[in-house]
Amino acid sequence: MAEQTASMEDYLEAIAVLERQGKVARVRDISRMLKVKMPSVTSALRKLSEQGLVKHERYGYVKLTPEGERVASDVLRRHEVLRTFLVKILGVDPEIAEEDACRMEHFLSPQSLERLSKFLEFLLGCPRGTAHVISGFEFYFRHGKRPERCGFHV
Amino acid sequence: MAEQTASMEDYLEAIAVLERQGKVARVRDISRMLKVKMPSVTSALRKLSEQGLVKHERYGYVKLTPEGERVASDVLRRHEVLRTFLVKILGVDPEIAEEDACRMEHFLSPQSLERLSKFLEFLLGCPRGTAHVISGFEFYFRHGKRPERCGFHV
DNA sequence: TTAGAATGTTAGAAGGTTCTAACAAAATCG
DNA sequence: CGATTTTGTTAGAACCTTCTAACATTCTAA
Repeated sequence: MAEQTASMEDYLEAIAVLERQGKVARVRDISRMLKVKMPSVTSALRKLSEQGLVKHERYGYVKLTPEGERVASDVLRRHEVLRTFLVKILGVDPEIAEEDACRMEHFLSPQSLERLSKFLEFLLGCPRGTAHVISGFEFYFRHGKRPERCGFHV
Repeated sequence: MAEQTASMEDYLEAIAVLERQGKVARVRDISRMLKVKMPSVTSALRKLSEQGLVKHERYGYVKLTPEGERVASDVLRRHEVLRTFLVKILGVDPEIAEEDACRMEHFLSPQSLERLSKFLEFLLGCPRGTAHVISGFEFYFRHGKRPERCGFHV
């Protein structure tokens, strides 16, 4: 399967998001979602069609092929892991986290993705234990020092 | 000050790294560091010169202006924070972390940068406390479960 | 000192992405 | 139905980055 550019990944991702919303993806929708003009979408769809990643009939609907769906899912996973880390661990504003995830998602290696994903699991998955880390960090970020009686500070 | 493209940030960063190594930056050095051909460097330097970010005399040396230095320092900071997070917290292989940092550094917002930076400070700055988080995660990543007697697990 | 090597530049091509302008098809609604 | 709006396409320009080929300058060492 051919490696995609950041731009092509964006188109695949947008189509996948629309499909997940139950909508049928159309040029206009993709154009709005990515904030590009319609001819840019048409042009991208032609390339993705040639690679067998989308089905697109003239003046008609757009659908991911199974292969396109696979690529899009990959991108979405990277997006979600990054966004979740930024919001839930670092406490970044959701809108900013979303934008950052949108741009960084194209450049996260498989290894870093796996580790970051496990890190989230580790920190978010154990209410009584590692949750302290997150609230501890929130305190640290706000007050510039570690909480006094948090279990980390002896 | 004009926003730079990822590519221009790379050139500024490379020059800054060379300068910090005590070397005087030359076209050949930059070209090798960024794995591009020399004409690409010459072309980039012309643009950066026009913006007043570098000084470059024909067939001569390359130097960052104070403004160029400021931009480069910004990029380097993002690079370092990302790299450190990947290596020291997530345990990503140094070479992969370096590559990921190189590519993601152009897309990290100021807010996420500040939070990530503080997060590192929080986790790396307290040997007796938060260090448990890192070793705890390492254990979790390797064995798929939390360590039994680590203070997090009740 | 001077030939050859290394370094640097220019010019122009190529690939990628996006845009505007103009045209074509489809959908909507009076 | 038929006019108007919306949607979609084509063609071609623009911008960005990188490359190759050719030429220019500088360095180096015999």
